Amino acid sequence: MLETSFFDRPSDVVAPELIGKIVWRAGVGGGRLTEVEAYLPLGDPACHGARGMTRRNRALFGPPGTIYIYLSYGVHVLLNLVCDRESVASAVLVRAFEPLEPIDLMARNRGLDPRALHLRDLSRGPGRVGQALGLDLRIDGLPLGTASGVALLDDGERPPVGSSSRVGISEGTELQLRFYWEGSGYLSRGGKLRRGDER
DNA sequence: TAAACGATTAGCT
DNA sequence: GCTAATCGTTTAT
Repeated sequence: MLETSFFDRPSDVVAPELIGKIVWRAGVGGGRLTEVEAYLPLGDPACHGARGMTRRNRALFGPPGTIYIYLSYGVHVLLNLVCDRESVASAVLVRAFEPLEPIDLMARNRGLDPRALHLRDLSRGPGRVGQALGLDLRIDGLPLGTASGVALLDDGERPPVGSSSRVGISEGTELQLRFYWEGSGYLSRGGKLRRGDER
C-alpha cells in the first residue's frame, strides 16, 4: 500500500504517478487507475479549497492520504485523495480505473448484470468510480487504509502517461492537470482531447 | 430563508 | 448533441 509520504507532495506531482496504481475497496473490488486530475491550493480557481475551508471541503485540508468525498450534481459521489501537508487544500480526483477481477460486486453496485456487462462502462467517469466502489459520504475525511476500507497499491506497473486540461470545470481550464494512461480504453467520455491539448 | 449551482450521467433525438 | 434528474453547499437577501 502507498504510504502517507507518497501523498505528502504537490498534487500535480502525485497525480501522474498514480496512473497504473491499484485502487481497492475491501470486500468490494477495484482496478488500475487510468485517469486522474490534480487540484492545486494556489492559483487554481477550480479547487474546492480556493475560497477557504467550509463544512463540505473540510477533509480537503486534512493530512496527506485523507479521503475527500463530496456529492456532485446532487447525484454522484466523487473520490479525491488529499495531497501535500495538512492545512494545504490539494487533492487528486479519481476519474476512471480499469477493473480487476472480481467485478461482480462492482457491477452490482452499478446496477449492471455482470454477465451482460460492457466492461468499459463499469468504472470510467468519476461518478461511476464512486458508484462501482460503493462509496458514500460516511468515509469523507477518513484516512486511506483500514479505517476507510480503501487502499492504493503499487505492483510496479509503469504505464505511459499523457496530460490535458481538466474536464467539467469553468475556471482554471488553461491548466494541464488531467493525467491519463495513454492508449487506455478506460477513459471518461468527457475527456475527449481537443486538438493540441496533448503534451 | 430562498435561490442558484455544480470536478456528472443516462437516455433520447 | 441536448437535457432532465437530484440535493447538499454556498451565496445572496
